[in-house]
Amino acid sequence: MTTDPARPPARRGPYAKSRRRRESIVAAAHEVFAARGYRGGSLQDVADKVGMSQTSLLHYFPAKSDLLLAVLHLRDSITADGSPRDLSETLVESVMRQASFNETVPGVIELYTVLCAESLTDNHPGLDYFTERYEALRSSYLRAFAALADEGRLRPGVDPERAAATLVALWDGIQTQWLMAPELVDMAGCLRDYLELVVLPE
Amino acid sequence: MTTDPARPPARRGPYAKSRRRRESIVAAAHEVFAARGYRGGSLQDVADKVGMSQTSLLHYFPAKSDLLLAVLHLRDSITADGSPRDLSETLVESVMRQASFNETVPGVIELYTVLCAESLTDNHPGLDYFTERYEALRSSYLRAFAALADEGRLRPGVDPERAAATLVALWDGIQTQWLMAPELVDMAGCLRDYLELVVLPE
DNA sequence: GTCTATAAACGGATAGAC
DNA sequence: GTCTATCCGTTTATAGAC
Repeated sequence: MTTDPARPPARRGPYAKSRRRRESIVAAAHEVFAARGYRGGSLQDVADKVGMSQTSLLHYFPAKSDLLLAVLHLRDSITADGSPRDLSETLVESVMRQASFNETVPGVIELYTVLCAESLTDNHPGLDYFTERYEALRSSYLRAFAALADEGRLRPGVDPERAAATLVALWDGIQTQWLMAPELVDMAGCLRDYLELVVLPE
Repeated sequence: MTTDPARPPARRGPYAKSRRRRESIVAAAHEVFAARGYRGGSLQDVADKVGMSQTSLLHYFPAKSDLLLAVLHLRDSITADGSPRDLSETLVESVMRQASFNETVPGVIELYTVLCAESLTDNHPGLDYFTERYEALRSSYLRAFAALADEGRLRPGVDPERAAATLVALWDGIQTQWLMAPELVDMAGCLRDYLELVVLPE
């Protein structure tokens, strides 16, 4: 493969090495923000972990808030939000699979729990992300519960909208308790119990 | 009432004025920590709000962490934790009353949600408080559900221990959603729905 | 792209005058 | 009890050499 000598080289995207560098920075920031939060974690902490200077880090992410957003969007691609793997997977199966998976990935639950609440504080760069995420989650589960209701498989009296908010709330809340006392709290069990209470067997 | 002139005046406790000063500091810190978190809120913020210098503030609370603990324990005395007002009040009534009350007190829900998650980060002075609080809440609701089970008023198949953790989790989680979108989330409705699903009518 | 140097601001906490 | 002055560490971010 040769380069046309008559014109200057076409603008190239970032080199592979640079992309890997960015990824390692985001991974380090994921660890730091999960352990100390956004305000409590410093760029120096991230730089130390990835083995570069704090100023070099700012070459990749011009501001600390850019790094936060990169971490949050990386999290999305890791967890894929519990959306059904295929059309045959039921709501219960998909929730249980996602919950069990998250438990195995170090730091994801910490990151989510810590940053979500922190985003409620003044001028936090993560607020929009979490607000939109909640709306998306609620509407996704609303659709799932509404579909079950159509099949007559939602327990009578259960409101699909409130059930969606409840499922999301329960999931978040049980993660917090699990982080404080992993041996005392059965995350998957609580989620399954609730879903089996609300969704009637086929 | 006279003072014995033969001995020096007995050591007196803090003056009433000093006690009120402490209370106003704690109230200001409550606002600051609710709005910015513990790490994000500074002693200067609190001092400004109460109208004194940052160093004078440290005369009352030798360290920032002491101020945090004072705020957390003040919160307990405000909310009284949803424990039954009297023996005739049912679990459902007590939860609903507490949830509705919290909604009316500015900042309590913010404070709790923000500090609870933040306490999961490294070396946070609030972790013990929240860990103990969760254990107390779970065991309190466990007793309530167990008592209902004895009366045959717990839905068959419901495990009292998991139901206790679930109630606490749901409550926390729905507060987070409510803080992000108060008009979209019905806190009291979700709590009532869950309890009516689990507790059979008398 | 990576670094050193440094700016510019802010943090909690201490010493000591009044 | 309240203050000013100050210590000393840390923060994000910029400038510019290499």
